[in-house]
Amino acid sequence: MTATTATTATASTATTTADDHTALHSRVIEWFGKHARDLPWRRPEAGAWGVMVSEFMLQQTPVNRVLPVYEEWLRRWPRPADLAAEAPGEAVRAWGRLGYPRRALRLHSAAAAIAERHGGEVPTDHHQLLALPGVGEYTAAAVASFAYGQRHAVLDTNVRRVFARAVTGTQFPPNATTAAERKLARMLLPEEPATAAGWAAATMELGALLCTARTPECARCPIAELCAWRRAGSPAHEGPPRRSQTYAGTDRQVRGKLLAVLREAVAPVPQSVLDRVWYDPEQRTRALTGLLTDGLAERLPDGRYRLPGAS
DNA sequence: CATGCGTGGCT
DNA sequence: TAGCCAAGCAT
Repeated sequence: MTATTATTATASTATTTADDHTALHSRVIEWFGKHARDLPWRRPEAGAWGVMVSEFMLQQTPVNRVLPVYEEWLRRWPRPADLAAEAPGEAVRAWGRLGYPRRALRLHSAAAAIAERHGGEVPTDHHQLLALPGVGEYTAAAVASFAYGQRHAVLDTNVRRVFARAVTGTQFPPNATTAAERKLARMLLPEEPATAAGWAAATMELGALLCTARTPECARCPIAELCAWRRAGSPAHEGPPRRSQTYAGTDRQVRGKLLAVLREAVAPVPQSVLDRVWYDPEQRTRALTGLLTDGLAERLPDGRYRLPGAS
C-alpha cells in the first residue's frame, strides 16, 4: 500500500517525514476524489467571484444553509460590479438569515473595491485579496487556492482539527491559530501548486465530513492508521474548555430581531415597530445604535429606519 | 489575544 | 434539553 508512494532514495540524514507526507497527501487526495461533495462553488463555472461569495457565506455558517442563498446571489449578481451597483442594504436583505450580516456589508464593499481597483476581476494576488474588506488570512488563502490554483496554506477550522489529530495527536486544535500550526501547514503543503490546492480542499472536506468535532468517523477515514491522535488512544481534550457562545438575552439577539424586521419590511419602519421586538428599552437602544454605527441600518430624516440605501 | 458579532440544526 | 458547533473577521 504505502510502498507504492515510497521514493527510491532518501538522503541518509533525512527522516521519514517526506515519505509520511506523501502518504498523507495521496490518501487524502484520493479519498477526496471519491467522496467530495458536488458543491456549486467547486464547479468551474463558479469562477473566482463564485468562490469568493461562497467563502464569505461559509464564514461560520454551515454549507446546507448557504446553498440556496449562494444560488440566488450569483444569479442576481453574477459579477462583482453587479453587486457593487446595488445599495448595500440590498445585500443585507438578500443575505437573509445566514447570520453575521456584516459579512454581507463587507462583501458588498469588497465588490466595490474589486470594481474600482481591480477592473472588476477578483484579484489573484494574495496580498491584494487580504486588503479587501472581510477577507482575512483564511479567505485570502482559500480564494487564491481554490479559484486560482495557487499554493497557500489554507487553515480553517476543519484543517486545523485534521492536523491537530492526524499530526499533533490532540483531539482539538488550540483556541486561536498559532504560529506552530501555520508552520506545520506550510511543511505539509505539497510543492506543486495544483497538488497543494487539491490538498487544501481535500483536508477541509475530510474535516467537514469525517474528522468532525463531535463524532469523528474514524472507521471511514483514509488516514486512520496514520493518525497520531488515534495511535495515542484518542485521548480526551486537555486544557481550558473552549469559550461557549451564549446568545439568549444578548445584544446580538436583539440586533438580530431588529434587523429581521428591517429585512422583511417593504417600507421604512417607524420606531414604534422596532420597539416591539424587545422589552428592555435600554438594550433595545443599544442594539439599534450598534446597527446604525455598523452601517447595517440607517435612520431617515423623518425618524423611520431602513436597511442602508434600500428602498 | 480576547471579545463581539446571528442563526439554526443536531445530539 | 441545553449546549455545542458551523469554510472567520475586525478591533
